[in-house]
Amino acid sequence: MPTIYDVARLAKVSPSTVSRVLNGKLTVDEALAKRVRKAASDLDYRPNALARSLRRSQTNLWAVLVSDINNPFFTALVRGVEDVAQQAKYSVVLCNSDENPDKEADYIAAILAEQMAGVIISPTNRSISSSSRSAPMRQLLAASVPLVAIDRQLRGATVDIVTVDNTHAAQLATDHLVSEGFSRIACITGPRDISTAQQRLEGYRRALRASGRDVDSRLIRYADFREAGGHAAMGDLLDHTPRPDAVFATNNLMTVGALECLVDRGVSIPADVGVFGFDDVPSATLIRPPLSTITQPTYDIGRTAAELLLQRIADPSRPPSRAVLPTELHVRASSLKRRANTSSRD
Amino acid sequence: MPTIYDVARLAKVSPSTVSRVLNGKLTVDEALAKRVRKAASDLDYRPNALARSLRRSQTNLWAVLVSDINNPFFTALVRGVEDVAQQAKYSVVLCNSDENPDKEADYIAAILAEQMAGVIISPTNRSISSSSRSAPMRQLLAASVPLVAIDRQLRGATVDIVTVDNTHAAQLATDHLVSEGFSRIACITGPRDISTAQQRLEGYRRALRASGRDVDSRLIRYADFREAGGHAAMGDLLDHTPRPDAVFATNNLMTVGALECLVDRGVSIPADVGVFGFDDVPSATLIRPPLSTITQPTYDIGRTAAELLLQRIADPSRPPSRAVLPTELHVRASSLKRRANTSSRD
DNA sequence: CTGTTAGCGCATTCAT
DNA sequence: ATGAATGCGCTAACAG
Repeated sequence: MPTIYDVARLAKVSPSTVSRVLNGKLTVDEALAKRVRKAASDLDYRPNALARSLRRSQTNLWAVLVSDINNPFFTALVRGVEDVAQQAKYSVVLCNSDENPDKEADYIAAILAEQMAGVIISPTNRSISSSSRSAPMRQLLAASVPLVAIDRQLRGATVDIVTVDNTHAAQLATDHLVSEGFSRIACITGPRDISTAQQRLEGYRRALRASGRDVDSRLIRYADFREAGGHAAMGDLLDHTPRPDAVFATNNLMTVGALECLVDRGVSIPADVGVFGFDDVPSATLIRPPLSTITQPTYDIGRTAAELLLQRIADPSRPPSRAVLPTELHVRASSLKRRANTSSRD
Repeated sequence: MPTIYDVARLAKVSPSTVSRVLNGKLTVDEALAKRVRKAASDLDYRPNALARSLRRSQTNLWAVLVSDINNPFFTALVRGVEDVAQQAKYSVVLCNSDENPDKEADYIAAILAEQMAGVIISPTNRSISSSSRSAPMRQLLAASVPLVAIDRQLRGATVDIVTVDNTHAAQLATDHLVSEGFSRIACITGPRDISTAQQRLEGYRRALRASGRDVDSRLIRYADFREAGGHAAMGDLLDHTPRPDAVFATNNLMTVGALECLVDRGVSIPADVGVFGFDDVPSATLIRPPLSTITQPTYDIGRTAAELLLQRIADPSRPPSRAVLPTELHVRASSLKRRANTSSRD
């Protein structure tokens, strides 16, 4: 691989001049600049990002560290991030913590070691409360690496964040189930330590209380935000008293799992059990009955996170901001008790 | 951030000794080694990967560069790669070329600039034939960065590759449609320049020929391996003569698109049009009728690719090898003409 | 406007 | 077995 010195020699200038030209400094005579560009092109020169980064102590890589790479919600985000990043000359790489704090810690260590320029993260949220002094998340914050949280709160730190109004959205969905006349509405939510799971559960609770009902804890299950977890939780609900006549699942994968369980057991939707899901579900339009869902603006979440990251990089001292994006409620047949026979779609 | 010098000073040894200890050289006195480890821990020292990589001209990052991050086939792969990588102390980052040669080129440039230790790629295949002398793919090969292709052939170069027997699998699927008595079997395949699309189409052709039929090019569509493409292709097929009574779609997303089109138009499956898909389809078990598919061992594809990469890194001169993994044929109701009324599932 | 010099943090010679 | 010196490729002071 040719270096800046090879280019300099060929162009008969000094290495610094080459560096200036290649970094777009305007202070170089056009004749020299042209020679440098020609030489670089002739040698097929590519800057060594490692050397540059070591010198500047900063790369042009962003990491998007998500908690489940197999969840389309997270991969859909990435497009939005990429579009903004590309404009600003950053490359974005995706890392998968798999809801596993150890894997998350490993990736954060790598992000730190590689001096990446910014991080967009949906945290597992056990990292920061870890007692280990060298907890990588702690270091990430200490090193003030530009950081934006998505989807969930980062516990123990105030950072830029982009989410939706989970409580409100969940409340609307549950309101709908209530107004449809379902009386034993269950909720399958995510891990207790994840804000998203808490807030969506809280919305469910509020809706029930607002309608003058008790919240029956026997109708609540904490699962893992995955398909298998949703499946198991649904099975467990069906096996116990009171038997739910509707279920609100707080993410896409658990919704799919719950649906599979219902189908496996021959439970009719929505006649026996109404279903409302959170997030878009893959191949949603092919599922019968059509599924009622709350959807999030995934692309915009990615875009917004990237824009916040850019602002944070530009001004590290600016106060952390929170972007709350709108959700959409899509009522379809799976939650329509009273009109269960019409096969409405939107 | 503390450096190796800070650790050295605290441990009252030389920087080289610190380096040796931290890199597990056995030639250091245990007493000194202990002091060094204590000092490093006390200072919360983390090696600067940039400096190390610059020195060794090599990082411990692998890139997985896929052509569509929203295709679960590719994200499912990543798990397999990660598991192998972690064992070998590599971190893996995922990049998305989006079937766009320009984006692919940008990422390859970044991979080169960051001196990543290895690459697993599903190439867009326009990069290498690009006329530009500085085509990054060309450089990637020239720089002999350890490289493994997945899913598709890398045109113009012989590299390690892991795939399935696409031709054979497609032939089996089409054979099945033939034996079910479908007579106007269409094929929706991917871009012409992608080997996977070519091979799956070839398998379709062979099956038709083997059954003594002509291959009617009016029943073939080249789409983009995406949902929208599959949808459009299906619509186009339905709008022209001869009207197909079955369709074989050569990947998961196009299968979903085709199904959506059929549902939109009220075409009954499989009574009016039988459907056979390639790859697992998201939420497949919820789709009615159950979908016949050929499935690939995604996790193993990832694992195998990672293992080949490891071997390539260990011995750059070893001849390129090709791993061909087995597919599975799952016949379900969507392709059963003769028994269209039974709602069999497996 | 351009060239010379120095140093980012580390691993690796080479001495001892 | 350990330490001193060197340079990976680049950018940024500083001179000129």
